[in-house]
Order: sequence, then C-alpha cells, then structure tokens
Amino acid sequence: MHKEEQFRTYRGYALLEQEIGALTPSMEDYLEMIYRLTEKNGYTRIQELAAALNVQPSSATKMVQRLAEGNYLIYEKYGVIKLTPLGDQMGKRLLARHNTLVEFLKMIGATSHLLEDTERIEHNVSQETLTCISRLVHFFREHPTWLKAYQEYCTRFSQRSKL
Amino acid sequence: MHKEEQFRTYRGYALLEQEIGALTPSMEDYLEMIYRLTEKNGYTRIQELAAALNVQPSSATKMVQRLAEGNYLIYEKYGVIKLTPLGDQMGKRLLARHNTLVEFLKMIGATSHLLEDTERIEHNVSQETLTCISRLVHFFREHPTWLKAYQEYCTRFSQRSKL
DNA sequence: CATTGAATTTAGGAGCGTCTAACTTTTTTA
DNA sequence: TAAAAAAGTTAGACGCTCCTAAATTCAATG
Repeated sequence: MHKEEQFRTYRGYALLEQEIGALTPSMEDYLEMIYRLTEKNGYTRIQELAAALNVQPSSATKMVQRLAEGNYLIYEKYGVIKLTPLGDQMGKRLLARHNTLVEFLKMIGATSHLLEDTERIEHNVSQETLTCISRLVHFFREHPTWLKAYQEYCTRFSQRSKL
Repeated sequence: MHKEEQFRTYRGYALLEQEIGALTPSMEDYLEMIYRLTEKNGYTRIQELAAALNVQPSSATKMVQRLAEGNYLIYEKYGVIKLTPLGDQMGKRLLARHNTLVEFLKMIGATSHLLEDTERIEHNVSQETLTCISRLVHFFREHPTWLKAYQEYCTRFSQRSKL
C-alpha cells in the first residue's frame, strides 16, 4: 500500500552512487575547489588546496591521488596539480551548479548560512532539480515585480511572527 | 582577498555538526522513519524499520541502540521501539521538513527523482533556508496565477531545448 | 513442552574521509 | 653549497554506516 520499500537512508543513496562510479561529495568538493584555484595560474598545489578546504595537507594528498587515478587531473609526487580536459569540464559543471544554488538561496532570502547550505546541498541535487531551480531563478529575474511581491510576503511573515 | 578560508568539504561540515551533538543524516533517516511507522500503532519493530529503509536488521539494531542512548526512544533487547517525547517531537519536525521539501520540488516540477532528492537534500538544509522555501511554497499557493506563469515559462524552455 | 522457524543481536570486516605523527623531498637562505 | 625551513607523503588510527555470518532469544505449532 504505502510503497515504502523504496526508501533508503542517506547512506544508502550514497552507496548506490558509488556503485555507478559517480564522484563522492568530497571528491566533488576537491574538484570544484581545484577548478577555482586553477583558474588563475593553470595549476594549484596541495597546500593551497588544503588551506582552501580547511583540511590537512595529508588529506588533500590522498584525495588528489584518487582523482588522478580517475583521470580528473595530472599529478606527480611533490608536483603541481593540473586538470585534465575531463576534470576541467567536470569542475566547470560543479562550479556552475554551486553558483546556481547560491543565486537561488540569495533570491529566496536564505543568506545567513549561504555558503554552508550551498556546499551541503549541491552534492545532493539531481540534474533535473537543478534545472528547475535554475529556471525559477531566471523566471524571477525576468519578473522582478513578482520577486518583490514574494519578498514583501516574507517581510509580512516575519513581522507577524514577532508578535 | 577571496576569503576562501571559510570553505569546508562536505565531510568537514558533517564533522562540525557531530561536535555540536547534532543528529547524523542517518540518525535523522531512522528517526523520521520510526516516526512514520509509529503513527499507526504507537510502536514499531526492528524488522519493519529495516525493511522500510532498505537496510539489514543488524544495521537497524545498532542505530536503534544509539538513538536509545540519545534518549530519542525506548528500546529493550528483542522488544518494541517507542519514541520518547523528545524523539516524537524530533520526528515530527523531521517529517515536516521532508514534506516541505516534497511540496517545493513538486511545485517547481522536479518530480522524477522526487523521493531521492528529498531524502538527500533534507539533511542538508538549515532551518532558515527551510523557512524560506516554505514561504515560497505558500506564496505560490496564494498566487496560483504566478505559479502558472512559471510553469509555462518552463514549458517554453524545454520546447526550445528540443529544437 | 519440545521443536522449529522467525526475529534479533553480536562479532567482525570494509570503504570513506578525516586526523596526527613521523619521514622524505624540495626550496630557500645564509 | 650546506643547513634550515617549508612542502608533501606515508603509515596508522578513528568514527560512521553498512554488510555477512553465526549465535541467541522469542513465538508458534503440534
């Protein structure tokens, strides 16, 4: 009746993804950051990466080695990190996804945990959902009046809850 | 300059949460499901829970023991699972969060991975963001014309991309 | 009430992603 | 160019959550 057989735990979905060879959330984080850091000079280094992500260099080394195995980047011991075409493409997509979510959250007024919410949500959104969100952003951009109406609606709401 | 020091990996945020004693995503999944299953009879059992979440009974046992330690539920070996007031309150909140996200995703047309996206996003949304999303849902409910406008906007979009 | 079968628990192992500590390599500096 | 400092690697440990296999307890049946 309730078709509840389909439910999985959070971990369960993560394991499913693994099976189909997808990037883990952490791999996505590293790749996205490498893409950012790479924009300036065409490469980045372990330390810069580790600092940007708030992890220890040893963690960065390990992950970079994994990403190199997956052909997302070129890396030799003690050397420089460069993206392959595959990694570059992936990084671009990850960054675009990130930015779409930032725009969306800003738009709806969810700004105080903006970075954290984005970082956490981005790994958990299907392509389809991302497309819908992107359209919503564009829609409101093209109809600023309605966006304003929403924002006023929010203001009224929060004043009411102060009573 | 770029204030990138604040970035963390997905794992990094998870570890931060642990430190402040929050529930892990998996704990939330179990609690939410126990809440659902409990609605009917006031209790549930290991097996029912495991089946509903697509995990092995041994995994469910372990987690239930952890949740019992955290005072979210009452459980004795080989017995029945019942929520404490704390667990009940938490479960209610988790389910409400789940439902809010479902409504939102439906509204924007992200329906083909509805369950999975919801399950994955729900653990990663701050209270503030959830509030904003909830308001957006209510806003569109009160202004069905604008919702329809958005949906038509989407239709136009997808037709364009078919060309 | 003894047996059988279902439900549950325990024990132990695996992968992920983090850490610390110790070691190695590279770079800088004097 | 030799010593010191910085950068990077390796090894080993930990917690989370899952699994399988084996042991245990409970419930049902004859």
